[in-house]
Parts: sequence; C-alpha cells; structure tokens
Amino acid sequence: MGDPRAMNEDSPSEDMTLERAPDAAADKALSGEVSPGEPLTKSVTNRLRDMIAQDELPAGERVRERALAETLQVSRTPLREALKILATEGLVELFPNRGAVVAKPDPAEVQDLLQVLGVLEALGGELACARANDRDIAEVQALHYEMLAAYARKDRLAYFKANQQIHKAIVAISGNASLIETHGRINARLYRVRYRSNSRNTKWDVAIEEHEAILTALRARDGAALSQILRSHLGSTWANVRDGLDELGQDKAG
Amino acid sequence: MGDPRAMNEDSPSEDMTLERAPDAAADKALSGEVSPGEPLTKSVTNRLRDMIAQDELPAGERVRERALAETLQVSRTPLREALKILATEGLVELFPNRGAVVAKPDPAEVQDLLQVLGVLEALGGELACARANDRDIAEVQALHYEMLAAYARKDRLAYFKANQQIHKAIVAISGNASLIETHGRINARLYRVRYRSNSRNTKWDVAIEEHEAILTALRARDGAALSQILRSHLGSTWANVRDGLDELGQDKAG
DNA sequence: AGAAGAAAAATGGCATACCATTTTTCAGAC
DNA sequence: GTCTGAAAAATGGTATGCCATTTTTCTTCT
Repeated sequence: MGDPRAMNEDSPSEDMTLERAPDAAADKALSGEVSPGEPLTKSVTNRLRDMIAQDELPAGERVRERALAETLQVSRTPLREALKILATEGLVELFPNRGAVVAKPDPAEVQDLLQVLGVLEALGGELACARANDRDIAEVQALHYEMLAAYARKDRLAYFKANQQIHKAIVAISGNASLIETHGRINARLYRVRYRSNSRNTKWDVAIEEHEAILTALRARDGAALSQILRSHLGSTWANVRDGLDELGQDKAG
Repeated sequence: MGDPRAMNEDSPSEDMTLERAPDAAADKALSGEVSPGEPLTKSVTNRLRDMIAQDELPAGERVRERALAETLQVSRTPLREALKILATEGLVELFPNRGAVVAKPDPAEVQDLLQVLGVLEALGGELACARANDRDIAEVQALHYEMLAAYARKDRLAYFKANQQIHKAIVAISGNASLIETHGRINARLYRVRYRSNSRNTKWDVAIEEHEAILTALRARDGAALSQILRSHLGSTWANVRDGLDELGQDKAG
C-alpha cells in the first residue's frame, strides 16, 4: 500500500469490539499476545489503549495503579511508564499526586480534534492521489464495498470499522510517516466518541453519499477534490457527534 | 491572546540558545527551576527537551540512563519515564534492551514533518483570521517588527526566535487546543534542523517578503489567503532546509 | 597480527521497598 | 445528625536492587 517510508508499527489495535468484554479480557490479561522480547511497557501501553477504546476502562474513570498492575500481572513500573505514554497521547490525564484518569473529551475538544483531523486527512487525500498506484486504489475500493455490505446489512459495527479502515488506508497511501502517525494519534482520541456517535447516527445515507464522492475523487486521482471532500466529510462527522451529544445530556465532562 | 480553551502549559522551553552550554548547564542541573510539588518526571522531561533542542544532547547520540540520571541528580525511574515520553513525542528513539538515542530526522522525515506542519499552520491561520481581535493582531504585528529589527541587525538568532514566536502566536490565536498542541509537537521535532538551516539560509530576504504577506493577510483577516501563504511558506522552509542538507554531506542519518 | 571466543563489565528492564501526599474512616464535640 | 479533626489506610512518587541482555575486554589459538 503506497510506499510508507516509515510506520509506527505499534498498537495492534485493529478489530476492536466496543462491547465491553465481560471477563474474557481480564482472564487472558495480556498473556496470549506478549511478543517475546518485547518490553513490558510496550505491551501494557497497547493493552491499555485497547481497554480504553473498548470502554473496558471507561472515560472519566480513575486508574488505580496497584489494582491495574495486578490485573495485568505486571509491576507498577511498566504500568506507570505506559500511563505516561498514554498521557502524552492524550488518552489519559495525569494529576500530580492524584493519579491518572481516562480522558473524556468535552464537545469543544472533540470539535478541535475533528478540525485537525480534517486538515490531516485533506493532506492525506491530496498526497494519496499523487502517489497511489492501481493496487492501492483497488484496496480502498474493496474496503468501500465492504462498507457498503455492512450498510446493506445495517451492521453498524462492521460499517464503523470499514469506515475507519478506509480513512486510515487513504492516509497510509500518502506515504508521509509523520502524517500517518499524527492522524493515528488524533483518531485514537476520537475513537470512542465517534463509535458512540456512529451508533445513533441518523444520517447514515448522507455519509454513504460522501464516501461515494471520496472514492470517485480517488479513482480520478483528483487531489484537490478529494482533499476538499475529506475535510468537509469530517465537518459532517462533527455535526453528527454534536447532535448525539445534545440528545443525551452529557454526563459531566472532564 | 485569542481564547485558547486549553493549553498544554508544559515545556518552558522558550528562549533557547543553541550555543551549547559549556558547563553552566551541568552546574545548575535542574536545581534552580524545580517547581515545588511538580513531579520529577515532568521536570526531567522538560529539561531533556531543552537539552535536545540546544544540542546539549546531540542528535544521534546514545543516552546512558545511569550517567544522565546522575548528571540530573535523579534516580533512573523518573528519567526512564521521561525518555518514554520523549520517545512518544518523537524526540528520542527507543531500542529494546539497547537504550535510547536522540532522534536525528533524515531529509525525508523532515519533509514529511514540514508538510504536516504546513497544513496545521494553514488551519491555524484560517481560524486565527476568524477569531482574532485587535489586540491579538497587534501582538503578532509587534513580533513581526521585532523580527524585522533582528533582520536589520543581521542577528540570526533573534530573527529565528521571533520568527518561531510569530508562527506559534498565530496558531495560538486559533484557539484550537488540539491544533496548538500538535503544532507544538511537530515544531519541536523540527527545531534543531530549522535552527541550523536558519543559520545558513541565503534567501533571508525572500522569507521576509513572505512574512510581510502573512501580516498583510492577517490584518485583513483574509483567512483563505493567510492559510495559503502559511502553507507555501513552509514549502520555502523545506527548500532551504534541503539546500542546507545538500551543502554539507549529511553525516549519516538515523 | 588477526580472528574467535570466553570472561568481565556495563546497561537496560523490571520488581520492590520506602516515603510523602492524599483520601478515607472514625471519634468526639456541638 | 452532622460538623470537625485526628488517625488510619490507600495511593502516587522516587530510589534502589537484582536479573537478563548486550557490549567490551582480555585471552588464546591459528
């Protein structure tokens, strides 16, 4: 896919199910997938990222070091290092002498993040059109069809995942390592809210139309058009998220 | 300045002199400016950020935990946590079981970073035009004059700092916390290269002209124009950096 | 002299111990 | 009953120790 000069091959967090894992997660802890030779801090960081994305560690909840360390079967040291990393990424907030709390972005923050994500994807689309080869485009097209399949089945989870993959794929084609990384970071911070918003999005068909336009522009390798569409597409996303937040009365931010 | 909803008030790294501090730095270590009650990890992180920016920890150099910890008069624990943070920010690279190395971006990386910085500043300019009040603009104008003063005196260091402040100020006016933070991160990773490039930049007058255009657009609150100028301005920056790197034969990347 | 390999030193990874701060619990007074 | 404050428990912050891996040094053989 494209020709990424470098790629932060971290966070194997693809394929997330937001359904809170009942006990299975705590069961296997991070036992199964500990790549040998990989530093514990890294595994723990990835594990926590997933736990946050899947609401296993709900937003706004306090993180008790000792308890979590025991759950994950590691000492506090790697756990603390992981928390520092996640704090840098904006997924948790650290309060001196008062521990860590899973970040819970308020509407203003979400808007800011989406705005940034917008220009990042716009750049991604522009570069992608310039660099994409036929296979790259075919792959995005395939993902697009998968998304349509999920749409036809009204399978919101599958739709959401395919949707995310499409945007990520386009950015990946850009080949700009910094862009890929930054996009991934911001996207991770928005994962939860967007998932929730996706579940109650009433303008599903509009989103589909926008995605058709995205594919058309990409196939035509029309960088300017794709760029513009992607950015305004995230404007729509903000509209949906905002509406969603309005509906249920935000249970206190931060 | 503007109305930033939030602001990562970290890294007091303003006012950096790239002249390598002979011994004074090691002398005071982080003795003088340790805010009481502030976690050691934070102080150390900020200190290291500065040390990297000022080439006190030269790019490509290996970081020995025990030695550095002793220099900074702290134990390895907070130092290690700081290194994880800096690695997340892209200022150092971590190699499992082999320690940390100060990041040394190769030309391709620099280009990628500048491209991203370009669209970020473009967004910043757009938003700034929409939100700036007269005081905000007056402040940027003041910084602009300071930059002109440095230009007149051929004081490259002062010029560089004023230049940086202008761009940072415009982004700050945007009021988008995520943008401000992301911009700061990327900018930090480019600080060293840009400083070096600045020292040997032969197209100083061109840069000045571009900055005049920036101020004109900002005063006119012409978001589209400012956006476009800022982005292409960073294109010029890339041209300069590239030329600089070409001159001296890159002493091995990475 | 140079290559190969074993011993020694250094270094990073992780766990644990201890201290300071914060939070909670629980008396006792009003 | 609840307000206050002291004691107790919990929690985060930091230092240190030990183990595994890596790197360097020192033999030894060719």
